[in-house]
Amino acid sequence: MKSKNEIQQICDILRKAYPDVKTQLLHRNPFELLISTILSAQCTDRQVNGVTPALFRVYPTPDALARAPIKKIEALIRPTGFFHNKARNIRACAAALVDRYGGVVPHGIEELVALPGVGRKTANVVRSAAFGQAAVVVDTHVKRISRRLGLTRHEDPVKIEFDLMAKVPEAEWNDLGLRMIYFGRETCRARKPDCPNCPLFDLCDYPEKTA
DNA sequence: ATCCCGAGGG
DNA sequence: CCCTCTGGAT
Repeated sequence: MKSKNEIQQICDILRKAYPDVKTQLLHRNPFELLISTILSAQCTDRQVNGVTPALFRVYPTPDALARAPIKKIEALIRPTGFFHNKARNIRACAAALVDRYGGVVPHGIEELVALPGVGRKTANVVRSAAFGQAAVVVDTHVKRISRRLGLTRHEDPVKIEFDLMAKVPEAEWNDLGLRMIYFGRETCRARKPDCPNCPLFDLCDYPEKTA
């Protein structure tokens, strides 16, 4: 396991590598961030960024999206994959925003997770990136990295989330998950981790790491 | 040809 | 727990 000092070093190195992860997201309004986060499941940023400008031009508000024909939504988001599920989910999500919250994205984890298409990962991205709340985002990148680094032994994402909150200083929570996601895509990849170029190599417990 | 890996549903 | 949904990367 990791000492307090090692954990702080990990946070510092990740901050240096990904200084502005959140500012890229903060300029978006919460509705757009929520919908684009739902769309980002299982696909690259490029795929999502390719469809969201047109999507939000045509359907700029929860009310507009809630009334959209499902086929129109599907046509707009097709390149992101799983487009049947995602189209149904984002429309139902928009409708729930209108019905339950007057078209305003709620701040609470319980309210967010209760929205169609929104799980804990998406909810925590919105909480941390749109509302600046202290939340640790845990997706499979974070899970994999946390286990490789030796920050947790858990497998369950919720246990990992609480484990990280217990070990990492609260000031770091908000950016940690987002930074790990970028780090996980570029360096600490699932299939072929780029250990030779990894800034965390010396702090990592991953047994199969390659020099 | 197989893996990626979020959310919902069985 | 298990499976399914899609396009892209490898």
